Amino acid sequence: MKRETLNFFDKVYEVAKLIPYGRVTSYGAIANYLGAARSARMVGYAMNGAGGKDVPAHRVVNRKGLLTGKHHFDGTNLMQQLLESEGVKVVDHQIQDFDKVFWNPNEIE
DNA sequence: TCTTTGACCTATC
DNA sequence: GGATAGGCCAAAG
Repeated sequence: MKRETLNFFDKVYEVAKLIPYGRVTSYGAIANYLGAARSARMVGYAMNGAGGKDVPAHRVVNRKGLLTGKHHFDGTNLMQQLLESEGVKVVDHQIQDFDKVFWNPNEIE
């Protein structure tokens, strides 16, 4: 640990924290922003350590808008309720109007 | 140091 | 158009 590798995780955490309220993003988008478009899996993997951090992992979903990582949260519909609480419509662990609530990290400038 | 796994994505059948 | 298989990169064991 304690290497530049943490930079990757840290970047993921930063981007995840930069996600505005009522807005969601995808692992691939973050990976692409980090320059590791093919490492989208690592983005989600990084979220493994985001559990104890203030990283809103519930705002990060896969490209289909499906809450695949909800299984890693509380183990129930906690992730879904969090999104709904932010105004994001979620049905059956799937985000509705994903194209509207989708937030691209590249738009931050 | 090598191997396995992993909250994915893309291409192909 | 839907389902299956493979690949990519990085971290943990």
